[in-house]
Amino acid sequence: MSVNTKTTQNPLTPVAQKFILHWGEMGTRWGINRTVAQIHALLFISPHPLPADEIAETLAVARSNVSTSLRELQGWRIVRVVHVLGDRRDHFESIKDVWEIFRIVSEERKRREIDPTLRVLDGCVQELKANPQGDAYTRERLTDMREFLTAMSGLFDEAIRMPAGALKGVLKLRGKVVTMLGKRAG
Amino acid sequence: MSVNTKTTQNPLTPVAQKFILHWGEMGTRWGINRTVAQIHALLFISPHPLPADEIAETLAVARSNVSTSLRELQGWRIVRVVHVLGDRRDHFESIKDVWEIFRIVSEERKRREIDPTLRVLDGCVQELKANPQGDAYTRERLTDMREFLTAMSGLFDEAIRMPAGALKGVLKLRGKVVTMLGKRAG
DNA sequence: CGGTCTTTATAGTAATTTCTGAAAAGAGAG
DNA sequence: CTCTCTTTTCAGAAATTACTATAAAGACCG
Repeated sequence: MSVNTKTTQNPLTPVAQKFILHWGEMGTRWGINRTVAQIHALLFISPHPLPADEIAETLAVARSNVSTSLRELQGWRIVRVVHVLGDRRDHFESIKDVWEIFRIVSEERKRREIDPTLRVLDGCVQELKANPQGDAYTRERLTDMREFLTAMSGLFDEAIRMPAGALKGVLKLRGKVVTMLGKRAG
Repeated sequence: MSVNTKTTQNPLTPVAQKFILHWGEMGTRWGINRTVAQIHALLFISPHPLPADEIAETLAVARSNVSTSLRELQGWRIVRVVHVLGDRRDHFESIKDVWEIFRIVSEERKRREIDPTLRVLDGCVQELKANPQGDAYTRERLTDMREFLTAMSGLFDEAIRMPAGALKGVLKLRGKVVTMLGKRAG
């Protein structure tokens, strides 16, 4: 039998609250549901994996809402289930390495948004090539956009393939590196 | 007196339609209002600046909605007003250089979202330093996150300062460059 | 099995966001 | 100043998105 007091009271510290609320707002600005982002923030700063009911209680949202949101976070691959001895409930933890989170979310957004957009652009450019309906201009613009997104896509691919440690190294070097390259390329 | 036929019929080609609709969807995924994104797409592929009524008619949305959306696009600094001889109406055009659009939007998102988040994180870390409420762990996580966003912020600053041509050069070189740096830093 | 604990699905409700129509405000032209 | 054309504002309507409560499903134990 379990010896856990299933209903751990866990009120947020003012700092935790501030961070979680802000993170929720930022989520909405980037197309992420507020509650989803808040749960992620909570798990990110939590030293232990948390069960869904505790998350619901802490953030004052319905248990079912937490369930759905956790599923979404798992879809983004930045939260996973773990189990705790003597407790039947699922517990959830976030990836803790910010560089790794960035890497994974980048990969996911590329897959979900950039790649499909490239496919649409390819389709558009093809169609315009096949029967130029008089809009050479549109074709030029769409080709530019495709070129841009292809470059971005390649950049993401590179970043995605790197281990988080290397990514961190590269991005923190940027001052010197990018400036230097900028001079070379400009 | 103007000789313009103020109500130019301008139905979208299938390709234009496909692109505009997709761009609208992508907008919503990144926290941009669908109509705002559609208007941007329309202006982006339009060879001429367009007046608000024509945009409204083409996209089948209310004139007032177009007005608001154009204002927002101007807020993002990727659309501007121009005037056409013999026409009292404002006409609008998008920046056409995709690299420049990227540069400007990056700058704006940094200013609106990353910088404020850094301020919040600074505040949080300060408070935790002042009175460590037992959560050394939270402090560690927030410090990591701050470090990450600071690096990103710096990266954006570099990109923002570059002329679009240089930015294009740097990003298209990425294959070799990033790989090389990755090896060095990893 | 039956019983208990937990998670998931979903239909309806609530909240938020987006959009519209109408009216006000602004901007020349004469 | 007045008339006309254009843009902006804004209150309410519509649409979408998010959330909750409840019920069903799943998992484990004895």
